[in-house]
Amino acid sequence: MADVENDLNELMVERRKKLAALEEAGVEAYSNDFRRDSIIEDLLDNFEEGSSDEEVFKVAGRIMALRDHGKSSFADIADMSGRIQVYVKKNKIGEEAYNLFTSLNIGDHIGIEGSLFKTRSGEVTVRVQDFKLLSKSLRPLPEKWHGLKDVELRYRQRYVDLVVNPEVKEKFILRSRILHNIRRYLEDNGFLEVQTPLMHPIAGGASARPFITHHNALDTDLYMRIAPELYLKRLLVGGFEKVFEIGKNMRNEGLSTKHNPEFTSMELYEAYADYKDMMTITEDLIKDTAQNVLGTMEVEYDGLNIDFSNWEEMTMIDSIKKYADVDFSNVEDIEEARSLADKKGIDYKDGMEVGDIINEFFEEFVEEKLIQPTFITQYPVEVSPLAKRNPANPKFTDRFELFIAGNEIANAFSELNDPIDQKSRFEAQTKQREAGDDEAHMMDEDFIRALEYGMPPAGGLGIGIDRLIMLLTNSPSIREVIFFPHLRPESN
RNA sequence: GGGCCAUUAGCUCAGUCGGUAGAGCACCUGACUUUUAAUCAGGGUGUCGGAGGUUCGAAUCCUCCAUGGCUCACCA
Repeated sequence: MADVENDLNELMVERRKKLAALEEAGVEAYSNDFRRDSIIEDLLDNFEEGSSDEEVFKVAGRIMALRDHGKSSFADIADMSGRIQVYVKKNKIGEEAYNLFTSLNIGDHIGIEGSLFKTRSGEVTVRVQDFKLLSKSLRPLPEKWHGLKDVELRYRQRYVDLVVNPEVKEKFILRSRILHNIRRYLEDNGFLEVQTPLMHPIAGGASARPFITHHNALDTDLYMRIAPELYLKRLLVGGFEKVFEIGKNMRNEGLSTKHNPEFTSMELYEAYADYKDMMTITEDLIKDTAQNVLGTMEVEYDGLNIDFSNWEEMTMIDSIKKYADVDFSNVEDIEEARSLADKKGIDYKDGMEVGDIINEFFEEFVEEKLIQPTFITQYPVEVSPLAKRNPANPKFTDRFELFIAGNEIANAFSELNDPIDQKSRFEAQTKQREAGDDEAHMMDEDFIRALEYGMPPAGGLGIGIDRLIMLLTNSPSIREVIFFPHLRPESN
């Protein structure tokens, strides 16, 4: 951080002078003995014409505007619930208190005691009988009607963004409501919320590069979790049949409008269920959340109209047929797949199998076209190391991903519970790792051991919570739905 | 990591052809007892992101660097 003393501009010097003057006058600038009995929203909602001066309320908040009229003054104060005007008269509160009031700045927190009335223009206003400075602000807030626009400042100093840009606060309140609704929905449906480790001796459950940290006492490196999947499945082994976890995952990858190094996911597992059941839950959960939180099944996202009442389903092979006009349904050997890739200008690496190339086609030609909610099913086994094979076609898995507005929102499958198959999948991944793919899975012996004890057949589902919230709040950047998105460290 | 763009007062932004740095808000002083983007009179508070260079002279032109945005690559 820059040296604070060198950072002082004239406005800040001015406020420090005021603070010193307050101390001189024996006024505590950061007192904490004021207790409110009302919040602003209630005052506004419950105002009745003809309120008398005897009905006195105590509210507190931050000064957002000041209008000094000489022997009387108006101010707007804001608390979490809203914003209200207050009116101070010199001959009502006395000269000394009045002078203190007019020396306040925008940004200061005050507590106010007073009665309600309506001004000529009809605004419900607190007639101040007494007030108290609760916190002196030493930095000026941004401009009152343009707010704070500079995106870098908005993210680095989110506290300021939240003070001056009401729509930002609204968005984060929506985020909380969405999360609350998801929890409520899952609990109503018999799922138990659990918490599993964030620090893993082996990073698993996803294809991603992990962050590495170190435990001093044990002198061991640990990985920050990239997914909770393998721990939640251990709980299935242990007899927890319907569980979910909402929490952070950390992946050591690039940043973008759709990627933050730490992000929130919801994963759930249900014993004696399969990917089809997960599809039902996914659709129902998202519909329920849209309806309960937004009150509508139709949202606008980045200029697109998304309709949650209309869901499509298609296999990956069919989607490639539709959008790339390439038919992989009878492609068996790698040479044939490569020649199709060459024809369409798709790059592939040496170690890639047929399924990897099919996946490349999907990502290149299909993903961005999937605007309305669409389940893509039957993923190649090569790109699905934790999913159960489709009984009729073992090169593919009973898996789906949900795409909306071209973004992957959810990923689910019938969980692989055959320990022998799981072990060989890990071995295939290990081979890729050794070949230089540092995002391939690591061998997790303990997870295999758990499967060997017997895991019930199950369906598992992961939802990218930040991505879902982006969609439901019309936020084209993930940074708009994360309070403190990752940025390069501030330097002098 | 590549390409494009941006960076000027605390904030939001102007700044012409290279010729002494501007506005609104905020802030300070004064006037004003129902204003509300209060109003009126006065006050400019600056390392023009940083470092070099070209030039008699650089916010402006050139190079490098920093940070951010968009985008591509990467990444589920």
